[in-house]
Amino acid sequence: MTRDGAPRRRGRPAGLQGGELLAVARRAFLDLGLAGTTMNEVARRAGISKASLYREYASKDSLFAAIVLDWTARGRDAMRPALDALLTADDIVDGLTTLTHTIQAGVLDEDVLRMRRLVAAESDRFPDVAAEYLAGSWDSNIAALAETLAELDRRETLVVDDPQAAAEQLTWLAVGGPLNRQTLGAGRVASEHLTRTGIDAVTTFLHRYGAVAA
Amino acid sequence: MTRDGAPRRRGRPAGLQGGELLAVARRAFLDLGLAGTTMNEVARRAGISKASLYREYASKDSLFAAIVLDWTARGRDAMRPALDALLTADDIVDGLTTLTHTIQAGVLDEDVLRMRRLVAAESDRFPDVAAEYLAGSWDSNIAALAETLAELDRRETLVVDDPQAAAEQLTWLAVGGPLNRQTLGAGRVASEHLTRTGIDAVTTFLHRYGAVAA
DNA sequence: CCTACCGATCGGTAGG
DNA sequence: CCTACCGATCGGTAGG
Repeated sequence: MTRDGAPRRRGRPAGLQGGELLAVARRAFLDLGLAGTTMNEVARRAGISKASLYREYASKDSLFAAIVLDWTARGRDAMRPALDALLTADDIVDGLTTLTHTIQAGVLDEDVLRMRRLVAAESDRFPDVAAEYLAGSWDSNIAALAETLAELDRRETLVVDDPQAAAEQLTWLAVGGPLNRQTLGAGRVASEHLTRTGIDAVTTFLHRYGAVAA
Repeated sequence: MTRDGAPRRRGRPAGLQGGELLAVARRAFLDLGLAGTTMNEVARRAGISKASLYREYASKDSLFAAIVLDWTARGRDAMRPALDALLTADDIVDGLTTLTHTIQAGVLDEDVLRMRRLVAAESDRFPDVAAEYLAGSWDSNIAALAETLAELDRRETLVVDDPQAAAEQLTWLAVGGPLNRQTLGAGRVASEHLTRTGIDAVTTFLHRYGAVAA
């Protein structure tokens, strides 16, 4: 072992590779933005040379694309446990309220918002990346919610004629306002207001789709 | 007159100033983004020298801030005519449906979306500009809608216990999904789907806030 | 008011 | 000899 915990000089290089390199680069992009992140900085954080970084990713653009696509793949089925919980909830009001809080937490997470802003800002230059992000982060999760609402319709817990539309309505009732505020740089919405927004979303949702009066 | 319609060489400079300069610069930022817009390009489009441009705006950042604040001021009372129309509408369903379409058109306009993306992407570096944008473009318009809903409650056309919450709900039911898609670079949402979303928004809204069954 | 130019910094690549 | 890696520096361009 060299001094100061510096890497050994034998065998495999001590710098980060593969998934670890991607994680470090993601952190840099989230912290510093696309323009603010230099390949030098990514290489520095990963403990490798710029030449090594360029051997893994041919350009800064391809690194950015890889980061977003990796992120999207990880978040694709994020709502699944919460949807299973909704199907086994004793009370539909409680179940939906818990679900809205889960959706809020997922959408309004600080890193989720930063990644979303990056993708949106660069959607002109990276249309395919943005499309994949939209499909993986939003479309697939809302479709899964729609399927769950359809099942609750079959059980006659809810009356949902158009599950896709209902899923979008619940989603936007729960997160539209807070997402807009945080997207535009306002600080985190107070958790009491978030809770209140979630309850209000469920109330309105059940006025339309509830099998019994809410 | 010089050849090719080039500016005269006498009297006031032929280049743009003040509001016209701001409009030209705004167009550049909307077309090319913040990083993509150079001060050389702005000067070129305005027909002035870079030195003249820097005499009006001390930095690229201050030019950006001026553009966003000017834009925000122009859009502050954008919804007023539509809200007045709602108050004089014969039928509340028709009135609200028309309003949702107006909100959609205002929010989903291509330039509005580009400006929004610029502000969101730069909200870390320009927190005050982003806050002013949020206040002028969203808060003031939603507050005006809330006031209108409160008036409709007094008339017993609607039953609105919390006008602010109701205004947010109607807004996000109408534009949440389409705004999300377009923000993330998907093409314009089909107008039939937009219409359908607006009608669906009003239906859900009236299930909760309608004085009579919708 | 403009041309010319600067100090700084970037993404990307060379030699060893 | 090869693979993996690094110090140094390139061409080109940004704001000012």
